[in-house]
Amino acid sequence: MGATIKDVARQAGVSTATVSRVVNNDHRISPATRQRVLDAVSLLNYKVNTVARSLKSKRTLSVGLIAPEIDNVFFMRVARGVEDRLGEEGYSMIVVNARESELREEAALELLLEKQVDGIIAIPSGSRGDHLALALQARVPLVLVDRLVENFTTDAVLVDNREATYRAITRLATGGHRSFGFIGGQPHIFTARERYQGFIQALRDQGIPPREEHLLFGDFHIESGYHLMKNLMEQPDPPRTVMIANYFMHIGVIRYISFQRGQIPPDLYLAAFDNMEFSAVSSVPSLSIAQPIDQIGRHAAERVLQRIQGDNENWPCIERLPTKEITYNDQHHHQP
Amino acid sequence: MGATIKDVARQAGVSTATVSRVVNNDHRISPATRQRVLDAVSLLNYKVNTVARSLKSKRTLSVGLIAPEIDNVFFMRVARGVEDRLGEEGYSMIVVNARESELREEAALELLLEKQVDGIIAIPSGSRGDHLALALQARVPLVLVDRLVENFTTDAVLVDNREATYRAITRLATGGHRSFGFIGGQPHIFTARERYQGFIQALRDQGIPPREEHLLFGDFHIESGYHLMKNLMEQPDPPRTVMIANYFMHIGVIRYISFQRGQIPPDLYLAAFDNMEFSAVSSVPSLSIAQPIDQIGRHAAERVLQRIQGDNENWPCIERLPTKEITYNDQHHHQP
DNA sequence: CTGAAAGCGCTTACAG
DNA sequence: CTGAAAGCGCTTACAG
Repeated sequence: MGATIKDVARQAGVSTATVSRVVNNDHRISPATRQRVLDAVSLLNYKVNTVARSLKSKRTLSVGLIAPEIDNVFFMRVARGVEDRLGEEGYSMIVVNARESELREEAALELLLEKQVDGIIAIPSGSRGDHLALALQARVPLVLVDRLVENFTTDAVLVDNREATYRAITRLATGGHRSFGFIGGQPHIFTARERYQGFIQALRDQGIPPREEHLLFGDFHIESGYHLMKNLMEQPDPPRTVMIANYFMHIGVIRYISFQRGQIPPDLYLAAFDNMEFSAVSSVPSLSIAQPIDQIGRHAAERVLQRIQGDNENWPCIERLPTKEITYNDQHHHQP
Repeated sequence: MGATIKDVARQAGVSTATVSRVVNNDHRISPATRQRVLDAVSLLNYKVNTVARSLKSKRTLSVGLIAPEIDNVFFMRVARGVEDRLGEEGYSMIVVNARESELREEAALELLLEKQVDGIIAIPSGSRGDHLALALQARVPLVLVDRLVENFTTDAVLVDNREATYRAITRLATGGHRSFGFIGGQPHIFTARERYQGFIQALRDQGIPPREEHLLFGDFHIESGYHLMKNLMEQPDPPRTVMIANYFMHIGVIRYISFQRGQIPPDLYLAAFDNMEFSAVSSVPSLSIAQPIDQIGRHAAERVLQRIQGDNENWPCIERLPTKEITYNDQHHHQP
């Protein structure tokens, strides 16, 4: 079906080398020849076969993106930033879902390496990274996003979860908040751990003793947020300020509040990691720690492109992007 | 760096043909030879180069996915379904963001064709489809998702927006609802049009005259939902039942309600297209029309795989998947 | 400025 | 059961 470079060469009465040069914008080609080739190209509706090109050139202009979940706001914003930046340089993005499994993550890595991707960006599924070394062995640059892993180091782009949480809690404490609860994730998850550490440290430094029964840990999903909030609010002396360590648990909390309106302390205040569409919806005053998600994606792409270019300066580079605190205190402020 | 089939052949003392056969699980290979090859493979850590393989075999085992927006829950769920099903058959997915532009959509299509993808799945960005014919000309199967386009027909997987809306509104009307408002999208968008038609037709058939000032149209984004709901609710005689034509406008509506609680008619009822994480949050009783989004993605993948297999039976096949109505009336029911 | 030719790493019909 | 060889569609040093 598709015309090949040979067909174009025949049609234009030149060699395939010449056609290749025209297609690749080689300068030293006479205008006349160039035009004849171009005519043949459009006559035959020729499109370059990048598979053949890649075999020769050893570059596929494609980058793999591995994530623990792909139907997830955080992930898709990262993906968007990645695709944006890659697209600007003519690269495309192959997305693989590791479904929270290190095993599948490894399989994904192998698949991508067989596909000869020029680079890989991964949001790690687990806390270990031994298997990720595969990429580097194959000399394919690998950039981590959102989480760091044990036993393996490479470039990474993320935020300082600990510091961001620390700052937010400190700010609230100095602003008069004294009774804190925490709805967190499992400690084997990197971000869950960092956020908890920041929280606890802030309380310590502010001289506020954490109360055991106010520190609850779930699984970063909606239901978990709902139930832990229920647990907190049904205690005889519930915390007045609740820090929620991720967006999905935050949704669960908002859900709980929207149903229990009557039984909620009137001075309840929420602080939550991540700022998404729904962070503004809660009718309870709140503070969100916003990650620059698009930027995380773009920076990761930038980094992988740099390494693909062969620039290995200051590898491994762990880049921590700044977060922002967004407050929803006055209802008239967050009308769109 | 990477060992090639030649290296393996040399190491094992066989021809490259034999190595290829072992790697591809050709049956007629003696166990002894097979073992020697396998040993060489693992010794050299050999991985097949699929670029070379594809050049020979004319198949890349990859499918392109083009969408008007990739940081969007609906899209990502489709993508998830697609990736799931493709993965089962050893195919991978290249994602391209058309950013709501037909021009970029066409560029994306060309890019994917140059990459020699075996098939393409697209959520169209615009209402016209002339440029999509490119794929079919190149004999690459193309499956549409969510929307149909003008001037171009091919396989598609979507829901019956008109019918689903019609049924929901009819059900509410026969249940006693009499005062309907509508928050819709622009009529040039396929889904916006179908949903509006279903709504109007249902009112007609129920003998409820639609009131002009209760029919508002926005742009399918959050802010738009907020403002149109504000407009409706500030009218002297606001509608008691509001149908919202997409999820993002629904979020805007929920936001408005959560801030204006006092000024909302106590008998307000919402009906909305799509059922997502937040559909359950509203404290107003509501009905969601749920699309089987994962299934849409899986079916689209299934269809494109079928066409890749060369099975062209009953092309073009427009598959309309069933929707479900989900009601959130009793607060105790939607506790997770 | 242009072409002949080698070669990228595989697969596969053909022959034995 | 195994190998020699052609060829997939390009690019690119080399020569002119």
